[in-house]
Amino acid sequence: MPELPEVESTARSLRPRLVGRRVRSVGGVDWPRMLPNTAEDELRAVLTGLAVSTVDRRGKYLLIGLEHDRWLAIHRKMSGNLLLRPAETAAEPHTHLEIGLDDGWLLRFVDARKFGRVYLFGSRGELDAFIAARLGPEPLTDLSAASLTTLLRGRHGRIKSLLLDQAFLAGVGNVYADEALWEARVHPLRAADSLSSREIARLALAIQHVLMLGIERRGTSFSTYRDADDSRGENQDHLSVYGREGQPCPRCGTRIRRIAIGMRAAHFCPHCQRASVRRPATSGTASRSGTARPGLA
DNA sequence: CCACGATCCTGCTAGC
DNA sequence: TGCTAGCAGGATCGTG
Repeated sequence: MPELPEVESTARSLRPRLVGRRVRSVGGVDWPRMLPNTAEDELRAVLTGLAVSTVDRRGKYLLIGLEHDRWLAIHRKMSGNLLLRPAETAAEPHTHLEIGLDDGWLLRFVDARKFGRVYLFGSRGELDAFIAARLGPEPLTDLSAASLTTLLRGRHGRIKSLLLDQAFLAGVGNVYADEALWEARVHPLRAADSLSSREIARLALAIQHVLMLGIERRGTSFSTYRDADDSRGENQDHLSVYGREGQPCPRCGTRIRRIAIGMRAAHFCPHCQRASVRRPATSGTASRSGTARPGLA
């Protein structure tokens, strides 16, 4: 999916186009499960006639605030896109929601894989409770070596898996986790609480750095990700390890390796990112440390 | 509380 | 060329 930089880019491009616009119509819902806490009828009844007051982001959620303290929280998950289109434009395949605006444009939610979700909240308080229940701190504003040290304390799991846990830290996904670990020279299988203070400091900075670069480049676009105006980002042309298995590490030239961690792929440089310590073996025998499993493909 | 595997969906592609 | 197994940027839930 879109990770923090992609959602931030979308929020920035939508903000000037949405704020001040009034909702004229709501429709096109063909997949009820995408509205976990509401339904098309309620969405229409609540939103129609309201003007958009804010467009923001928290973690990977896009937040749209409207008059009367109504809020939409949109998560695109793996394949969702938010597109702004003239109302007369034919709906693209996999359109699951259309919000018509008073300037003749439509905000469309298009999502081939149907993992994306749209939530409706009746107050900022409800939204905040929802967010608080599932998201950790914002990496760009609330992360430092000190706070990361505290967060990692007592966490025995793999650092890569922890970075993907949104309750631990909001907004980092598979691409930026791999990129940050590479920049910080930390092996993805390292036990989170085994990092030295020096490594923690590097990692905190690296997370912020790769996310900021991602935003500057308006996101990483692979096959499906598009911005609201259908444009692609350019960060995919600047990745150091993600998706670069077998290609040289930009820092030392060693071939990038790809392994499986849980059900996700992890890319790293075996020279720059040393495995060293691994977690204490779980009960069984199964996985050994260092020499990781064969990898996915 | 914590760590981890299974699961939800469809499209694309590598490999046979 | 045609089929299909496997993989995709996410997060939740159940289990141990």
